[in-house]
Amino acid sequence: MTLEETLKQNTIAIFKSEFDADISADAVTLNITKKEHVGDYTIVVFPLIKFSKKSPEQTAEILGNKLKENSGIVGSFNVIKGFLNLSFTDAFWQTRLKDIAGNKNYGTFAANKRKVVLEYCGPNTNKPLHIGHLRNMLLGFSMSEILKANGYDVTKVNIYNDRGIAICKSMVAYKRYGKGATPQSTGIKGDHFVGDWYVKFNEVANEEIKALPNAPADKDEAQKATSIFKEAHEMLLKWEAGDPETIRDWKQMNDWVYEGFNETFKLLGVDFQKDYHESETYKLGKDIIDEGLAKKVFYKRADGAVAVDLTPDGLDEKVLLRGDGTAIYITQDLGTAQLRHEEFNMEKMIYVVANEQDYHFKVLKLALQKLGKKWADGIFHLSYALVESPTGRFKSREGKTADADDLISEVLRIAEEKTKELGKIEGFTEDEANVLYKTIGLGALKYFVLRVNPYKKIIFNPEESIDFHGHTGPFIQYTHARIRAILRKADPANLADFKNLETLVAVERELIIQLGEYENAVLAAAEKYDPSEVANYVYNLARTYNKFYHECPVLTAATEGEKKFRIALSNQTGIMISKSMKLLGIDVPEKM
RNA sequence: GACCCGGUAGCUCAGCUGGAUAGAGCAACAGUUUUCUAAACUGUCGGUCACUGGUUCGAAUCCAGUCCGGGUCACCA
Repeated sequence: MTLEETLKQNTIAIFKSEFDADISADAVTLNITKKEHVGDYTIVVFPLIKFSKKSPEQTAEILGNKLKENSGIVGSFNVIKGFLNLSFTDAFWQTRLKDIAGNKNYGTFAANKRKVVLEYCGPNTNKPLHIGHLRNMLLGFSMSEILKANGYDVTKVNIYNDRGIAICKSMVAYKRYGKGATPQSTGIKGDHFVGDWYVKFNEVANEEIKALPNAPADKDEAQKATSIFKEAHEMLLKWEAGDPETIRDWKQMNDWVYEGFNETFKLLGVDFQKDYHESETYKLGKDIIDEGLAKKVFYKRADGAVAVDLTPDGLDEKVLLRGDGTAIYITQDLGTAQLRHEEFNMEKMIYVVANEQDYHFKVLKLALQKLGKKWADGIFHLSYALVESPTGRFKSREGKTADADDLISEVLRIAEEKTKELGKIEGFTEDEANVLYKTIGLGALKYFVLRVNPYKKIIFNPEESIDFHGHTGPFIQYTHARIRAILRKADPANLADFKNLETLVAVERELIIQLGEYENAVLAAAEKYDPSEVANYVYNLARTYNKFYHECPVLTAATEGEKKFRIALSNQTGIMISKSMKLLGIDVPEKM
């Protein structure tokens, strides 16, 4: 039972015995006491006076006395208006630290056998990953770690949009102008190589449009009139017909892209247990359409398209299958969801996809629910807002700042530069130094993205955003390195062993309170699908530790007892920082 | 036009299932190192929580309306 639960249970029991009132745990408002008041935790009694039928002060007074008598952990209390400030005994806090330190699995909840499939990344194979994918991947990976810590059985999957006109555009440009070049021969990373041919396609098409006698004003329409587009379209038809040569070229193109993607995945530390390819799933979903028609949930319109009426749900009529019987985006997503249900029988199906697609996922979930599929209740769209530059949305054609690989190498470069500036790599081998640059650079980048609530847009200024001071990843990493530096000099056998001290310093108590909040952060992050809960938690923990570090000497503490206690406290803080950061997919260094 | 999501300090963000005097970081300014790592710590400066009204003992938080920004309302993905 957590500390909060203990207090709430006690309060419920006291209300029963003292006021003969049945209150729920939700009615008990429990906060950490604001630092300008004396106390550790505060119960707000205003909501409880209707049960006690006494004034706020009287109610708080009675509750405080009884908690002190019964709970065994409340040392003293004070009442200010309707606020009951509880102080726990220093002995209690030290026991609490021992409990936490003694439990290797503290903050990791037992496996609950509940299956989750988490889809993230979802790139197109005709261009490299951009900053949006970066937010997506970091969120997806972190969310998976958080769910695992909550006991879920998580399977991470990726879906590649590997077919359609876009990849054909790259293929045509390559066939026309590539002269047999390869990523190997040019030294260009595979996904960039293919992306460059996509750019080339657009350049050629634009040239053609300029020469067109009466080009349509609409850009897309104009492009369709070009010979290079017609070539790409023909290629798409050949692909769909299964033409061997086209399929072979297409595979080659995609393989180059996957090589490139895999490099980035590896560098970022993200992974997938299963890949889906649209080329294999795009025909799925027809069965569901038939099922919907049979159940009369879907209907065939006069023009032959199959649709579902979602107006009762506040949405619109939505077409699910083209009039010519071919699939669209939603068709295959319906099919893929069904497929995954059959494969995994999961309880939750999480899609990490940008908020542009909020409407799409509402339709997906509703349509499946209307078919009576109970498992569709477990569909959750983890919607996140776009990453924007200070001047607005990043456009792939405006400069290279939005490219994920460029961004990563830039942040690694900065990490190297700053680390050298500070002279922090004395005694490091070259390999160790490179690992450190990576740890710090990626730490800065990942933390920058994950500390923000997913549904809020991120304003990213390439020049200024990635910082290493203050509320940042490196600050937290640095705190860890400091702790490790102390522990290297301490007796490694007894890191968690100490005898209770008479009294604690305020910041020591505060630190133990925060160590005890880890579980809450892990729970909240899963419940809200929000890694920033963990990011903000670990920042506060690191901040408190740095305060402690300045106020309280550890190795040179006044007494041996104090020293042992502070070593244990430092050790546990280091563990919680490391665990928290791991939930964010961020490594912490031993030295920096 | 309808619907969805945002709007909190100069900037980037917490707080939002209602609770005490709205918190951090950056930036600016002033300090702290013969002591375990100064990527740190301490202090100062900085607020009409977009606006108006309502609900209540109490509103940044809930409700209604307005304004601003973004997104969606495709037989594109």
